[in-house]
Amino acid sequence: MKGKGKATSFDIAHYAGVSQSTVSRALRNSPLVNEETKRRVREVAQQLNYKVDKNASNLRTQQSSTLALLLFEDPTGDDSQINPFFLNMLGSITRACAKEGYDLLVSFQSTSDDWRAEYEDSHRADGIILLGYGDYMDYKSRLQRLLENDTKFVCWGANVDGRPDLTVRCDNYGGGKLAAEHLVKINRTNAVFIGDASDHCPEFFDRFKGFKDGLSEHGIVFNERNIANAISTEMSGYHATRSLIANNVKFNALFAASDLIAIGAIRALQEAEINVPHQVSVVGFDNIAAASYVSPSLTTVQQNTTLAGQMLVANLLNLIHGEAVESTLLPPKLIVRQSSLQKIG
Amino acid sequence: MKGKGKATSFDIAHYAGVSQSTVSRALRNSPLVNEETKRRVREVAQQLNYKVDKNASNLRTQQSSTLALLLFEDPTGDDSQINPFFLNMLGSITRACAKEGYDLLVSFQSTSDDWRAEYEDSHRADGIILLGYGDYMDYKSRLQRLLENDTKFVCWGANVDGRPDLTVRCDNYGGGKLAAEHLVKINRTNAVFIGDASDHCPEFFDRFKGFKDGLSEHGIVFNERNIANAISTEMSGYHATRSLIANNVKFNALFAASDLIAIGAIRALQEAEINVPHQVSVVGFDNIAAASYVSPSLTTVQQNTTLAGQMLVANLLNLIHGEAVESTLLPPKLIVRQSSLQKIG
DNA sequence: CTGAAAGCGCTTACAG
DNA sequence: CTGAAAGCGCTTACAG
Repeated sequence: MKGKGKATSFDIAHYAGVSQSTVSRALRNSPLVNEETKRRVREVAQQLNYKVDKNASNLRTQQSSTLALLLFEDPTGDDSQINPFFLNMLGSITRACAKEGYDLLVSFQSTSDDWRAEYEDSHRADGIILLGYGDYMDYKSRLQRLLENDTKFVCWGANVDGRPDLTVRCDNYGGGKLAAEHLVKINRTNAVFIGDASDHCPEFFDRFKGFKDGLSEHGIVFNERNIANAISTEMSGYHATRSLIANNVKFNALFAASDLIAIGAIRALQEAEINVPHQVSVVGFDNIAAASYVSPSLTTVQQNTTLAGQMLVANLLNLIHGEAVESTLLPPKLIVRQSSLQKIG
Repeated sequence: MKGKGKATSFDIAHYAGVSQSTVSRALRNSPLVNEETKRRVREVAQQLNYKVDKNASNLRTQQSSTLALLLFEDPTGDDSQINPFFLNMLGSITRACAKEGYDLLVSFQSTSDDWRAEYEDSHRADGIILLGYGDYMDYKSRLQRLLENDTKFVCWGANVDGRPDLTVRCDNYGGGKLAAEHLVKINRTNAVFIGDASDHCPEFFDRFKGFKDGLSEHGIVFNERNIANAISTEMSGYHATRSLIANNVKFNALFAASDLIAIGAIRALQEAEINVPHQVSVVGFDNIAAASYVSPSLTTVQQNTTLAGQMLVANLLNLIHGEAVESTLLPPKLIVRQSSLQKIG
């Protein structure tokens, strides 16, 4: 049935009694080929377990049918603990690629590395999807370089200067507002913010700005001193909250820039015997799986990772095919759970 | 500096004043090439931002420098909620591949699909890593088929009949024993098991058997009726535990086949106002990130995903290179947290 | 140490 | 509708 090496289109041609060119056409479903011929070719191909050699066809057509996913990690992160939010994104991107008939090459890169790998990937893939966390300032210059090299890419979250069409992101500002409005509604407005409210982390900054504006629309002024810096880990959220408590800051609401931070914050509050939600209402951001597991379960602003993955892939493919791509903003959604519950009134 | 299309080895040859063959040799660091010539070639290559075309070199050498990762998912699972344990594995496999200079192609596949995709992947990659959850019985025949096709692959967890060298797994039996010994030590031996104790899920079954034997070595007989079936989700663990409570089963210890199950179990217990750990000690399996976030934090048997990823990749590469591969069993490790605490005595 | 040439397995004008 | 032929960009015997 099958020789030592893999079957080639010449083998199929031989058994089907046609030329190799016809085999190639038949398998690509060219309208030029007679239906009956196609049928015969396909049958033989299946019997010989033949599959088109991707390297050969890619070389010939000068494309790869492959997208690359580059995950930038914060170098401080533990080796095996990747932010679950990005892992979810990875899942949905993988699915979206498969649906479009593209392979997905995955690589991780520390933000401190030189950016050689991106460039290499640009030769193996038709385009790149960038998922980054960590400091945006490090990140920014590399985006610029990718642009100069005319590489096709789309970014999650981060803005590419002058090219908003290359970004897919959640409406972080709007999400921050949702959080604020929720807290206003349950009458918890003496709030603190845990996260990074600076240019170094534009996503967190937008969440913060939306939050602040959301409060101010209801006449509540956010006290800028009520910010504690944190990166997106449980540990960091824990320590930031502890320091707030240690500094004797008083508050009845806590908005965390991410769920991981919020989960760490709840731990710090509970350790200090501050009851959540009775004394402090906590709202996170992302809606990772753990948000519903922790106790009290976490009220949070959901980012739709399934849709995000689809949009990232769709936009990148449009870009590759030279079609117009628009800036994509995904709507966030408030998920109310127990960490913010309070009887109204 | 750079023309429209990408630079080829002929361009480098032109600028470096050597033949294209020499460029190829120099870039592959062949000992045949003069050091000075190498230096010059490399310099030009870098200036032109040249990278070897993978499709061409793979086609020529008849290999791909690519491994494929196939994630089998239980079709019941929610679209975007992949078991975090496997996501961690994915992370470590990606890193291990990168370290060995291999690319990683990732694909997901529902266990209910026909297995066409595996086979296709076998044409694009030098080998396949299989990560599966869901029902092993569905899974088994496909492994057999891969074997028949002489595909190079390694499996996480699942046994390949007659080829133990193709499996990398955690010592699930030993892990179950660790759980039992811990509960014996804290004097909590009236235990229930939540998970699937059947051939359909050999990993869970091994955990169960180790657990049972661990108890019996201390003269404690596990009551076989104290098993509640569950698949590896929080929901399933929750429902299984609820039914146990509803059936009025009395117990002071609970061993869950996975952390997700354990987390669901804790929720069910807390809902029924059964205190963890004071009335029931809970032990999970995996040590996913959430295990340390939930409250009480979860005592669990850790699987070393970093090592697992490395071994999976290392074994697969050995297999591809025709070297001897041994069956690999990774040692589990007990992580004691608050869900099982009890004053001894 | 270096170069000229063959060939990996396809796709696609070109010619019928 | 079909076939013969060129060529994608490499790697590697072969010859010097």
